[in-house]
Amino acid sequence: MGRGKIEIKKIENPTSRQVTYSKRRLGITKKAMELTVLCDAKVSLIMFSSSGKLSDYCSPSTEIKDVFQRYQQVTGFDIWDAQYQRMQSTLMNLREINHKLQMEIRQRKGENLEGLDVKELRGLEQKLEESIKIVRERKYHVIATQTDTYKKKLRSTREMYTTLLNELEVDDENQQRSFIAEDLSGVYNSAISMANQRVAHCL
Amino acid sequence: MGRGKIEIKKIENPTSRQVTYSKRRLGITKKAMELTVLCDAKVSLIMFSSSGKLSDYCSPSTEIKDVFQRYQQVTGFDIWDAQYQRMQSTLMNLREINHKLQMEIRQRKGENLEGLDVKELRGLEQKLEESIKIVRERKYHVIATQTDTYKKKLRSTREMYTTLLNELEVDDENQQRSFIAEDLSGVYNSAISMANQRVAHCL
DNA sequence: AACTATTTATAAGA
DNA sequence: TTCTTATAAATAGTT
Repeated sequence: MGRGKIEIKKIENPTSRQVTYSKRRLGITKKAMELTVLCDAKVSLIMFSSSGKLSDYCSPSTEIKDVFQRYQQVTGFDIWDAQYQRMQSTLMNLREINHKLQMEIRQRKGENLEGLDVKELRGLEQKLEESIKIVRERKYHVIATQTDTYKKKLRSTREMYTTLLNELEVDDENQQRSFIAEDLSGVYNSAISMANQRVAHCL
Repeated sequence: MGRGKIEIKKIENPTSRQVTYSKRRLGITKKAMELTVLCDAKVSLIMFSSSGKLSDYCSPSTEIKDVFQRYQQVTGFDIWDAQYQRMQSTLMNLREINHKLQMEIRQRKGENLEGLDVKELRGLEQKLEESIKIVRERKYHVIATQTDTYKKKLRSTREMYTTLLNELEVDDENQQRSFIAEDLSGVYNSAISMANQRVAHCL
């Protein structure tokens, strides 16, 4: 359909190949549209020129995506098989691991013990005893550290108090200073009582 | 291009629509092939008739799959976006759950206690104490059940033994029977000793 | 991008 | 569906 008949083989001249591509690309796209409208069909047309440029047509109210989905359904061929299966197996794996963790936690909580025999129960008991031992040790360590901190604070408060008392004795003439000293005495006593309470509470 | 000019709108007569679809389907496929050969292009053409029948053409040495891949690369549009993202988020979710479970189990094992203060440590200790209490109760329950079972077995063995002895007394003339009785006596004694050992071991 | 001679596709009919 | 054929449409080569 042109000035002369042409043989259907690759056009070697790149320029005329490109020109022909442009013309025929429009032609085929028009055909696709006509097919869509006339025959109420769904058409997806994707073209890459020899230079790699993409052109596409897809029936209105349809997306290439839908066409692909449907194509896969009909052909039974899953493009993403490999990728999909890899993810799927990762998911399954994680689920399994989570399940095992859940079971372990439940056992450690004392739930779900029905299936265990005496030997297993003793094993679990021992594991829990070990854990509790570690937690207790840690607790005592933290308490000791805290107590140390309180002792240091107390010491420094007492030193401050003593210093101030000395200053007052040496330089006892101002009523206002005496007033401050009484005030500090109160602070010191309440600090000691608080610290004692705290330590008692922890043990 | 035919006996008469036609308007490009849906052909209402289903039969002629189908006929036109057949003809034009071949026509467009031929065009696609020509485009492929003449212009060294990659073409993918997928058509669904109004009745849902699939036809497709794809350039030789190419697969629809490759065209899809490339289409995605060029458009930057992921066909499987929704599906993929759903899986991705499920995966993330599972990983998070996994992490939390790991943390919980580590704490219950007595690992990773650095971040906890005294109050939290006491809480953990109490939880572990509760768990160990439940495990112990369960253990005693199982032991009690087992002991019961052993007692029943022993009782039934003893009854059997007694019955056999009586039979022997009433009917004592056969040396072979006496031999069997001695044998059973041994079985009975060893059963008692095994049961005692087992109970002792469990407590 | 246009033009147009010619080929090709296809609508209608069988 | 397939064949035929008149005619519309597409396009090769040219400008």
